[in-house]
Amino acid sequence: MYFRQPMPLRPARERLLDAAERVVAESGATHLTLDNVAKSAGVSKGGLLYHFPTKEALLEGMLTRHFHDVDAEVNKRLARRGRKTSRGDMLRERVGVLLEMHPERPAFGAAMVAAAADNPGHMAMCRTQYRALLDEFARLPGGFERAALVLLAVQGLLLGELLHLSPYTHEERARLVKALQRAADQCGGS
Amino acid sequence: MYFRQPMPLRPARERLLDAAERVVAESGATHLTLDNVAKSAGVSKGGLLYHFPTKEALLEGMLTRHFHDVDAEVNKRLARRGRKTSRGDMLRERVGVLLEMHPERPAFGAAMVAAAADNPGHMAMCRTQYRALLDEFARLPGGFERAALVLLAVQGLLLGELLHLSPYTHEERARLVKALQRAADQCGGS
DNA sequence: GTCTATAGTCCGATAGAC
DNA sequence: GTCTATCGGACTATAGAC
Repeated sequence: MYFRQPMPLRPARERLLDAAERVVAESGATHLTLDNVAKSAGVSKGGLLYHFPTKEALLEGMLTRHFHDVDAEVNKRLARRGRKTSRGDMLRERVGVLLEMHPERPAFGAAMVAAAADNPGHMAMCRTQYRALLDEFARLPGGFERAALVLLAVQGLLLGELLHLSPYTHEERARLVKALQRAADQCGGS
Repeated sequence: MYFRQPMPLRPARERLLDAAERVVAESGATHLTLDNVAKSAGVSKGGLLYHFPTKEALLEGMLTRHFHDVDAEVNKRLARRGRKTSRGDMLRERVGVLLEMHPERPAFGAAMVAAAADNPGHMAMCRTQYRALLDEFARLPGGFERAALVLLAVQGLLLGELLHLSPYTHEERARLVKALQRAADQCGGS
């Protein structure tokens, strides 16, 4: 136990998924190739194919980790607050997670862009997840439209950044994030 | 003159651009290949390469036509109304064009998804265009945030549909479009 | 202006050494 | 569990007939 090698900072599988997101965010979904991912992760192609035997498996791994990470972070924030969580809390924290993760992890969300580019069939899983949230938040006092519009704007900001379409300065982005969080709160209180 | 062949319904160049958008929207940006576009347009690969000598040229053609079509449609609607056009009219009509074009032309906007997937460098042109609109609409009575949030939600709906991420029914979409058009109007009137 | 044929490159995936 | 080497196929692009 004492002289065991230090763990690699991040397991190879995670490093590969990080690299895949990075390639998509920096170079575009067309350049998500096994060679590029392996190179970007500092792993050989054979090493990649041990963890993800096909490109499909890599894409599924990206999507699965994305949704898992979002849910885990939302739940972490909800738990941290203690008390029983209302529907309004759930919307507020989720909006917060989606908007705050991107700056510190610029490739956040790249899994969906990559999946949509490679095989639209994969997006059924995303739509289902999205729909469940929508049905939940539609029951807030603000109703369906208010919640849906907030989610649409959050999605617009995120996808815009992933596609290098976003023209906002850091200051403007911060203002928009605050405005969206306020709007999310108002969905709960009317 | 009398027995001349009927014009093809649409010139080959337009058919090729239509086909390119269709491929991206239906199969994903990864499948935007010269072969697929030529096949989908009913043209040979050599025919495609006469109009667009490289894939880059095809992508630029897609982007150029997209922005031209949007501006042309906005200006057509503004002109139809006669009177001098205010900034508020411009926002309202643009939101209307972006939201109403998609249902009747499902691949509308695919040019941007394709460009972002293939070469993020192309997106500088899109950001510039976006920024110019933003600066214009920020001067509305509602201010920067109101206008930006409306544009973000519009973008979220459009990109969501292009990426097959949108879980909304036709009825729900219609409600959201109406709500967004109302919100756009309120940017002008405060 | 549109076609076929093909050159040269890059892709996903397999096989097998270590 | 990670590596190298390599196959067959798909890709972009060129050359040249019609």
